[in-house]
Amino acid sequence: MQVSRGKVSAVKGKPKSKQRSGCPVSISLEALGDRWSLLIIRDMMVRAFRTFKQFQESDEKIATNILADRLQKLAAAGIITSEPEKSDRRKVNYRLTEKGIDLAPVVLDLLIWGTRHEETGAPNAVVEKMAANREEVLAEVRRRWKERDPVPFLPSFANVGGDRNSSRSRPHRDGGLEAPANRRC
Amino acid sequence: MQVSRGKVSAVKGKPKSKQRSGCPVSISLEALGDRWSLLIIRDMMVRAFRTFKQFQESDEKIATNILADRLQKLAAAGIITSEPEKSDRRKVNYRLTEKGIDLAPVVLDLLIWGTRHEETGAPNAVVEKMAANREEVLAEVRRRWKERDPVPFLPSFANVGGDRNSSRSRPHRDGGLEAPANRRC
DNA sequence: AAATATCACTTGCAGAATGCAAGTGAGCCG
DNA sequence: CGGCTCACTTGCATTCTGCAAGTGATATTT
Repeated sequence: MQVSRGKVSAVKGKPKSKQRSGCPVSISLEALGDRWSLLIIRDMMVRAFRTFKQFQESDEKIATNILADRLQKLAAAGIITSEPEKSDRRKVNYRLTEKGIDLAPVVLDLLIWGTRHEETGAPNAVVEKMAANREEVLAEVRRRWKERDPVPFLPSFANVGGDRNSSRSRPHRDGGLEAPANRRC
Repeated sequence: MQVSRGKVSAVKGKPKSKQRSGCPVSISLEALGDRWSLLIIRDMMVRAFRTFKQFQESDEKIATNILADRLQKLAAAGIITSEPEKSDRRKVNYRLTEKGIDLAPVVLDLLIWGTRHEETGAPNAVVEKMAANREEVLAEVRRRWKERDPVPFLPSFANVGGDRNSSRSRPHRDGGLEAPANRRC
């Protein structure tokens, strides 16, 4: 599971915590209930990130030791896999498993909730269209995962300085792909 | 927001962390990304818990200082409210706000994901029916919230010792209410 | 080939968060 | 009044987090 690259992390992170209860919500949160795991999954899911460096340079600036720890935990939980890139053996490719891509509804609902109830960098109109076309959006995310589409599904929304929740979207590529909920598929 | 009951908690918990990014998923996780917040919300949402003592005795056995801290943070985030019970002024009633009940899809997604991909105490058949009738389930949860229905929507599923994911459900009350997805409403 | 750069991590350390057990004080109850 | 319940708070040890600075293997450049 872990590419032999010497050394062993000192970060203990989440220990093999003996389940606190059998409740599925609780068990899910044992794997995902922290500040970073779902953000990594978001990056893999909608931004098509694959490598350590990409996650590291993501908008939230996760510390590298925590990132290494979370990637290992997610792999141990069967949510992602890691394998060395053939063309450049310094690189490691991380990919969501089926179990991992099944978290798409969770990420989407957090996206919708955050946009509706907080000041964010995401345009309301775009997100509301996604909410209205939930099933199509989820199908499209899954299709891209299955086909290993390297093109991001959504732009960054980091947008810390600019207008919040503005209704005009800023397409990050001229392909109309950032508002997939528009399309009839 | 906080009932004047003297003293101030020593737990620092999550500080007013300057937003790491404008991404709605990230902002949502700033409020919810920990081991306990969503469990408290689950208890309020599907188990109709109202008081500190109920949360404290919940299956996962949260420490009381952490519980007090999370309740205060959730109130500060506008996800719950707290007000003293009129009939017994020792008690405090916690309730989800509209913003809080809007987290129902997230909790439901975690319930479904956990049940599908982990060994849990929840019966697959019941959860799959809920997944198939998502909108009805969400509507029912919201209706109960609006009407302040004090009857739990689902039983505990803690079930640490027993069979995991068994398909026979154990109704926790003889009302057929634990599988609302069956009903045509 | 040697020097330099890139990539995926580790390490060390300070400060923050967590968990546990033991209070504390206001409010009800007999 | 005395004892009890409820919603917390306190102290302390342990664990986790974040930052800055490595490290070692593999490209890439000169």
